[in-house]
Amino acid sequence: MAIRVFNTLGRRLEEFRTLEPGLVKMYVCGPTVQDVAHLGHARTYVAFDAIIRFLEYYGYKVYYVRNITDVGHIREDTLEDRIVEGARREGVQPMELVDKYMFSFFQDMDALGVRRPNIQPRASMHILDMIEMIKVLLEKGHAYVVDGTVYFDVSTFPDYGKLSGIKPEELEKHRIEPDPRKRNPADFALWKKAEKGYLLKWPSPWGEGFPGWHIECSVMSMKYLGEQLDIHGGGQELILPHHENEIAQSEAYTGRKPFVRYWLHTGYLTINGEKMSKSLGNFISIKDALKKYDADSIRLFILSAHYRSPIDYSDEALLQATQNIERIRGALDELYSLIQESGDGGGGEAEREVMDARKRFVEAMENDFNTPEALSAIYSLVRSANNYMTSRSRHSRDALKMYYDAILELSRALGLLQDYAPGRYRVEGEAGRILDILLEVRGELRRRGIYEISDRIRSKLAEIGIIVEDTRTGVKVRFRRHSR
RNA sequence: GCCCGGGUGGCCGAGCGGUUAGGCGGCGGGCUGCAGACCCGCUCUACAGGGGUUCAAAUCCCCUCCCGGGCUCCA
Repeated sequence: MAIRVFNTLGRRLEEFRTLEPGLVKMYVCGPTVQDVAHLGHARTYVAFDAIIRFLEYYGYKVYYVRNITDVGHIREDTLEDRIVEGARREGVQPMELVDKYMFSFFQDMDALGVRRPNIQPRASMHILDMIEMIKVLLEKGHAYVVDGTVYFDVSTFPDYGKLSGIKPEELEKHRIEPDPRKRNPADFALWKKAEKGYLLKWPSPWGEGFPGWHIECSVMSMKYLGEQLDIHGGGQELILPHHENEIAQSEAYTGRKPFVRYWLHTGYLTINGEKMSKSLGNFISIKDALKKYDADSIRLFILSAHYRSPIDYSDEALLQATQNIERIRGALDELYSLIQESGDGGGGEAEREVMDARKRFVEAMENDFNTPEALSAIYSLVRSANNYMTSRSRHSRDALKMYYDAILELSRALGLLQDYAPGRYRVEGEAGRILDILLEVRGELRRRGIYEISDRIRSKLAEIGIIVEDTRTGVKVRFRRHSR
């Protein structure tokens, strides 16, 4: 079997084959660092993170580049760079704003357990490369200059529209009046002339200005990955115009097709059924979400839907994800403590169940990274393990270990439970020692049958988010992160 | 207006021509001092509506309705 991926280019499932055996060259469009990252970013980057982790689990080496857009992303309505706009909003220098939100983004990605890219190139550090590429496009007749601004000439690229399915003439419908000096309404800026006093600008053969938005991704992906890439990803909203334009300028520049073998796009995230936007007041940052739910809950929520499907963020959905991740953790905890006191014996049933689950997991992921299906393989393993533990009085260490290892292995192949460490509970410092004393006293009360007081301790602790459970292998403590 | 996606049982969410998805919830039972966790069983006559193709359709075709998105900044 092999991996099959849904390629936006052609809109069909294709067998995944890399340019170089064993190596995946991958580029995902990063954020424009103008503000704090939101759940939409989380959705896209976590989804791609699971894909990357699975590819690595599958045996590929993945060379991953994700850019930082810190210049050139212009609003078509106000014709203003979003970085400049944000800088004015906060009363700081543009590059001050960029630093602030770029590092904030890095923090968020780390907090979500997203594997760091091999390179995170910044647009502003590649201006010279962009100028070189634009020069070549002009030489080859694919671009023209109008008063200090350079446009890509779409009419010289017959393939224009192959990704999004749009025809250049369909782009004639505009809500915003295009520059009348453009030859074709679909033509897009490679370089833009800067007005006097503009903060983000660089010298160029066409005068002072700044790059268009799309050119950065062509330049940076080709610089670090070569003229052809295996995977290029991003959110669905980038298909047109961003990725369409990237294809046009890249293939016109190199003369090689395809620029990208597989285009992958993630679906949207809505909040309680509505599109997330600042104007609707339902904008949720990654930092805010992490205050309420832990990273594994958020990741499980995202992976519970296929990466191309739309997902809706709601407290109910996150609560369900939290329950599910706790179910997996609970089984691991239980397995771990039983392993310590179990005897010899073969794997038995466990061996076959683990093999089955692993097979189902891999097949699900091979099928366009079907994470919901892959998760169900993990759940069935959890159920089998729990069943094994509750249905008999003696356990084989081998069987327990097989379950334990497989559950953790498959979870981590999706990036789940990266920080998981078995153990009853861990509370740092004095609070932890006080909790120990409290639980010891409670245990003694229970032994003496003074349940009224032992139960009161339990319910009081529950009120502050410490869940105490009495299991066959001892007292178990869980913590409830989310506020109710 | 044009172009993409979608509409699956109480909820979330796979499946995309014939075999149980899975999870959550609910009900019953087991375990437990109780609770929780966990296990077992059950539950829900599922596939937006209407036509058609087929031996067979949630899955393919046509029409209609509804939702989201792109053509404008967005992951």
